[in-house]
Amino acid sequence: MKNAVYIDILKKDSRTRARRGRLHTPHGTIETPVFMPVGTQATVKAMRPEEVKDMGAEIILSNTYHLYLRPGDNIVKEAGGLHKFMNWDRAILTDSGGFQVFSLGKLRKISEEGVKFRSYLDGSPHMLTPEKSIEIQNNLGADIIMAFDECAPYPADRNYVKNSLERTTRWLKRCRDFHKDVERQSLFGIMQGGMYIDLRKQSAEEIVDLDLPGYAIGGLSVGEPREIMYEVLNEAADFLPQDKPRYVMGVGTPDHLFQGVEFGIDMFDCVLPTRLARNGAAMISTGRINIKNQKFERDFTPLDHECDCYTCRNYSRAYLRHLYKSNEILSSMLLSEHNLHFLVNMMKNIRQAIEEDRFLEYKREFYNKYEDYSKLL
RNA sequence: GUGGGUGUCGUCAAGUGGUUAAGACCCAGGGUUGUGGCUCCUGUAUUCGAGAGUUCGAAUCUCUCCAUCCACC
Repeated sequence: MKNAVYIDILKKDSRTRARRGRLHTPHGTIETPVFMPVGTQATVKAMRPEEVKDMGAEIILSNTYHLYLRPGDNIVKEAGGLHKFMNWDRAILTDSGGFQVFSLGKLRKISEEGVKFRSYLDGSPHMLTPEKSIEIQNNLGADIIMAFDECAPYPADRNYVKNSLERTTRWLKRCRDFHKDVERQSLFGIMQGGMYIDLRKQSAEEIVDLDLPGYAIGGLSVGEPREIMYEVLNEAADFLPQDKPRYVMGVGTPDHLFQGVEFGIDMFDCVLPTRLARNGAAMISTGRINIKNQKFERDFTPLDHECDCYTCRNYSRAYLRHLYKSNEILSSMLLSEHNLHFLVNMMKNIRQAIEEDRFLEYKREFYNKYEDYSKLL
């Protein structure tokens, strides 16, 4: 029996744990390390699939929780699966709904069985269990499906985190037992353990034991200081197997991506680039800028001089500011395209740097230009 | 020219004698990390068309002027 998804490691950096690989899925090969754009509701907001494809994205993320509530996973299945429904023929990863359990806070109740919650759409009561999450994800048909986990908040006391992680392991076993067609979709396990290194180790040992096709590190970037996140990520990455893809969930600032790659992470996803775009912020090679600022009123130069994306090739900062201030839809489209391109391209450069064994040089080069992070060196 | 109305932040406006003049929009700045986000937070009138007066105290009352709107000549 062959797993739907597996990774080939092509090259390892000689001075760090950074690795360059190739992730094989039923919907194509993905060059790693990779940044995955997020398309929660079966669409990368403000983007047409062709545009996402053209900028070089090979895999996107979508969401169990949202698609279950609307339009309903049965409808997606009837449409012929998520790929066909949304006109995206490359790889897809679906999140399990575990994170929504965490982020929807007040509307939920967690038990051993699963999570009771109320729909954010109409208040109707629902129950998400490991089995239900997998059933939904089977209907959606993504290449990679995620375990139904519990993401502990920050800060959280040790006892809570330990109980939570152990329950996540028990839930993972139920996910694995329920998921049958492993040649069509691969189930990834998720490590928890909060900011406690020994609990991270415990969680890793428990889930690695199940020999799944891939593993994620969850529960990071939930409000903890940057240094703590780095420290936990640094240690946690080493607890995962070398020959399986490693995925850090929900991380998306350039420094986090560099740091993750350096620690041996292969996959990342984040809403940040598209959300920032819709709110008028752009990620560019010199740092982050707010296109709504008055100083761009008469700035007729492109967003980023070093960028060759569609937006930067054709439009000025002044025009983008005008679109944002005028509340025009094109503002979200153009800025989303740029921000996504920025991260996807950055990962492409990282991959090339690893191949040429100059990852650290590229990192330094990038940080030196990026004003927010250059001071970290 | 006559009669009447109106003049409070860039705009639309609350407020009709009592301490530091609502709110909305606009504007300015900031936030955003497995998306409940075309969103959220913060800031911006020592001043109420101008001047004088009444009063312990006025955006609120009186007078003059100015501006503007509506009727009628």
